[in-house]
Amino acid sequence: MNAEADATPFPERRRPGGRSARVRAEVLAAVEQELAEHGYDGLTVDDVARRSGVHRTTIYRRWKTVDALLVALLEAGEDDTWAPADTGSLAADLTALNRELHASLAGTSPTGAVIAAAFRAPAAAAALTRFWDDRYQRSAAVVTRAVTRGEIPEDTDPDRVLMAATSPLFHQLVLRRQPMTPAEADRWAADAAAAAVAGIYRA
Amino acid sequence: MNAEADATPFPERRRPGGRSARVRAEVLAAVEQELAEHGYDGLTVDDVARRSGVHRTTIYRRWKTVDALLVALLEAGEDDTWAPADTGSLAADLTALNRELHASLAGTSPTGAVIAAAFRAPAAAAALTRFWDDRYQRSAAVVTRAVTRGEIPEDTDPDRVLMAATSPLFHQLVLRRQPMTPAEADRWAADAAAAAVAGIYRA
DNA sequence: TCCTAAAGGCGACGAATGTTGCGTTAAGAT
DNA sequence: ATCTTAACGCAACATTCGTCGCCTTTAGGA
Repeated sequence: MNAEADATPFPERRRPGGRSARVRAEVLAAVEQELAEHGYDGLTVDDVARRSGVHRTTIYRRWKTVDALLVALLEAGEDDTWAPADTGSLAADLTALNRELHASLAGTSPTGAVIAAAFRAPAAAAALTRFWDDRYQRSAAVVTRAVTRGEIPEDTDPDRVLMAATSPLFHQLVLRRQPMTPAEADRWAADAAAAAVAGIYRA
Repeated sequence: MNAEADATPFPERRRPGGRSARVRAEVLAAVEQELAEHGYDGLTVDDVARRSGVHRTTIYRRWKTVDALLVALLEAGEDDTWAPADTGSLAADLTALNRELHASLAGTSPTGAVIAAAFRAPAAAAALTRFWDDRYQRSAAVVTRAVTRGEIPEDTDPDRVLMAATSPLFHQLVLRRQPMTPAEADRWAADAAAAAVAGIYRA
């Protein structure tokens, strides 16, 4: 989540210039830090204002709610160039996906805190959902490549393969909030690949 | 979630009697109704007090927070006699599990509202986690029965089978908040059973 | 350079949310 | 029947949260 570099300037021709952009960056950086330190429960507009040096009123006017702050932070961190790794085998591709996901969900990094918080704020949850949808769509390439290579049946359903590999990670790390070793994440990738090879996810 | 019948009386020998128990039942019932009507965001102590006829101060003193109200509601609804269906085949057993889970997670019933709310309140989330842990432990019988019948390999890992069947439901219905048809839930059960038969979840 | 208006800063206000002290009610014991 | 005290009701108070009116700053154009 790179809050300093704002990839999306203002669409309207208002005042994209110096102060507004600086205020925006400082506020989002403060949100990220507050989130990492105190979690979602300790995230208050007052604290963000104090840390960023921006007045409360300004934050309320520009973002309205704490939710919206999270949405902005999520959108600022989006990466339009992301693509799944291409290793040459379905199992290895899925393993790479799961390791990346595991690092995001299990880590105590700011990213992890943002993700954890987003599940508790309706608007932020919607933004995060769009993010995951995009990732899944891009990741479908992993399955179609495996089909092209002849690794798995032609009528394999990409969504089910990806879901089989990744949903246990979400379930255990996000919902049940229990730890998971990288080895376990790898195993879910391996299981999904093996099941796909066995033709279990055929349409 | 049956809030009227309180299965857990006070452990200390204080005053388990008439008024306290009645107050508790009325408050929990009010929480359940408020939750079903306005959702978690609209759940406020004041409204619960008005609906239940119990004074705000009393609620604050006995439960402290809105979170604790949810925890109490969850604990009041626990069913110690629950057991997974025993149909005679792994696929059918898993299907029964997934249908029950689907009804709980997808339904607009009070139960569904309580579950949805619990994911946004830390303490309630912990209580709900304990609930699911218990369910998974009981459900492992489904897999061990299949082993006994010779349906699947002896060294099949029950947890992985159950996780494969159920985690896609949580992922889609709770995290991504997207709809799922009962047929899709059935298919995840079928996929997990097929993979188990294929020996994919061997230790 | 000067002008305009959008954006930010400031303090005060109002509403909602919790807290506290004290009087009242009633459960359970004698 | 009477007594004791835990639990509840009540009202006033404190705090936090979000909003509003007004003034100041500054980006961007003439």
